[in-house]
Amino acid sequence: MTYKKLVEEVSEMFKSIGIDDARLTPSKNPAYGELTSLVAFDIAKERGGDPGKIAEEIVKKLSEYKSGMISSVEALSGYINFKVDWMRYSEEILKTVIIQGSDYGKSNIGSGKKIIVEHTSVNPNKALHVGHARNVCLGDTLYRLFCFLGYDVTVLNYIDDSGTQMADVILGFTELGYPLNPEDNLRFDAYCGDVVYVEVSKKIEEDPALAEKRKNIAKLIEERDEKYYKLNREIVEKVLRDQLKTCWRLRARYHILNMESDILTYDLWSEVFKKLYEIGAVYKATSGPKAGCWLLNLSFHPILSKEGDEILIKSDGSTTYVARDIAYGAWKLGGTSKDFKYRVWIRDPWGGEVLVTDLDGDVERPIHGAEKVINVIDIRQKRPQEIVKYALELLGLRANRYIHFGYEVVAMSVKDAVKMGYKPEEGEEFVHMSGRRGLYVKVDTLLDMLKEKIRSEIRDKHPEWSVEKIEEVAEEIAVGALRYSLVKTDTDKMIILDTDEMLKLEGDTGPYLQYSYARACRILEKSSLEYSFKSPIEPVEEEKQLLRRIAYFPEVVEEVGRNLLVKTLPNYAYMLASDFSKFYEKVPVLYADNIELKKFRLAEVLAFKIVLGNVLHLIGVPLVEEM
RNA sequence: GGGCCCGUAGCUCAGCAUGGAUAGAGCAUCGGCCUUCUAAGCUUAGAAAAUGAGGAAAGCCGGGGGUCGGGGGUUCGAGUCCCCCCGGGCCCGCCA
Repeated sequence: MTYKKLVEEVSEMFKSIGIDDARLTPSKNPAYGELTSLVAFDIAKERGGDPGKIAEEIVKKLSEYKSGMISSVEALSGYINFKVDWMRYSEEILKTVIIQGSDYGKSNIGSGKKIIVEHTSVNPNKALHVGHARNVCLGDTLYRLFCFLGYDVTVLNYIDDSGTQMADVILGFTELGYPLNPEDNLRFDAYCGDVVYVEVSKKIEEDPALAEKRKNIAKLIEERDEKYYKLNREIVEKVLRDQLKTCWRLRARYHILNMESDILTYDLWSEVFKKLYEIGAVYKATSGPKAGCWLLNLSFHPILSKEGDEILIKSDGSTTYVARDIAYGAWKLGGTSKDFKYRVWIRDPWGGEVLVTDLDGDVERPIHGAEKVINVIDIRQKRPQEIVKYALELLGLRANRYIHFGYEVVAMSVKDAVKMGYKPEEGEEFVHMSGRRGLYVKVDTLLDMLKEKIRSEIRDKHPEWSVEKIEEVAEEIAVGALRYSLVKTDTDKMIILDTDEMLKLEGDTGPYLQYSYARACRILEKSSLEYSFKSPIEPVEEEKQLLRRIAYFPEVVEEVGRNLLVKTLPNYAYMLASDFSKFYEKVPVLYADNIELKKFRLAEVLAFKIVLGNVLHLIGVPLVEEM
């Protein structure tokens, strides 16, 4: 029994008296019971009359159809409140959760359907910063969510291995004398990003001749010049390997790495361009500042048209980012005749194969027929993403499947920026991260800071623990803290990262959730009694609240699957953990008055542990049994 | 100039999509619980015990703290929907 079934049961009661939509919602206050119907207000609006009286009449009729779980129906100023028989309801909830275990909350609404999620897609010339981590954590949560809902999900990571920013670092290696191997044990991705990229960018700004050289290098890479292409590929793969270490550290998984250079060599674009040309969606500018460029005609689009048409092919014949993304998007939606070949490039820590596009690859992995294609890309790319979607629509690809999952960026507190040598303006409240200027907090740096803090806390609490155990748990808590903080905030809101604030691990944080989980584990391991679903007495309010929350979980999961409001999951997890803390404080389990009660409460604790475990799994917060 | 987003307690944010019963958390602050299921531990007074004091939780309870940015409108009912305004942010490149 879940909340959903309770709704079904009450809906049946209403149907038996001729009301199809009873507008049922969870009661706001436990004093009102479990379920509330607002139908009396609807009827009053439709036919006139006093909602209070209408509700009373409905209650009169309903009382003849009492169902098993409902113990009373009452009308109160227009609301129709249903109370449940908690002796039975609690039994049903516990039975359902404990029997289903890690499947509790799963659904089959996605069975047989495919979903593609693209996330991360960080340029392979630097280490990930916290802004990227927001992308990774959101994307990975979507992946986990849709798996949980029964979909067949493929995760893509787009590797832009042929842009200007690659040319920057190549320039550094070939022309400016930066050694290919960093000194002082720097990780290669951090070396490329923190040292080479930042310093080269600075030099290019000062010396226009270098900008010219960079442009030339970019061209050589794109043309697959023997020396430059090879060097580029080598650096890309090296950085990528390191980047993936960070992503894996965050517990994110990938299936396919799409190299942009391969999108070019597979020439997906020319096919797409041909179609756009045939339907008259593109034209070549013959005069004006954009003479010689091919543009996408946006004049029929109500909003996009206001900012003019979009260049797809530059006057030198090369494609723009938007053009390449249209080609990539068409491929994702199954709208290209060609498909990539892959080779197994690496295995992730969980043994999964990670494929990379490869002209001579021996692996095929068709992805066509996806019901949804979700692209996790920060909000600044909203307009280009809308253009891509519009182009896909013009190509007749049912582009409503193409979803830009946008999110606001992560900025730094002025305090943190100043520590990096930034000179703030008067009244400035945050500082945007910038790879080029070296202003950013790397994911690994932040995780290590968190870890250090946690490590010392663990040492105080468990002086007897081995170094390995401390390391392991500290890592899990650090990751939990970061992941939770990055997914709990509304995607429409900027996160201003302040490392001092971040290191506070009390209250509404990942560790709090993990702590609740560990507490439940402690209780359970101290008893070898069987569980009982039946309570010998009416559960107290703290128990009811916990069970109520537990029963609601499947509803939450489905809702997020529908509206993609990811933060609902962490919010739910927090409420659940908070309900458990109150329960823990007020309701003795191991010291319960009698053995039957103890068995029942053990089942409650177990059910809590299962549900919190399930939701933490969805948001990628590691489960910690002891902390 | 055009498009989009944000504005809820001192600070950080839930709640807004699908309008309903007294607007919720966390941090901070003040006060309380307290060895228990997260630990029969520690310091101190005492010869010792009892007891007292201090301190003590990734915990709990309570207090204070709100013109839900402002103004109109729709509605029996608006933090939630509509319009206008104010403040802040982002985007509008032959970069990606």
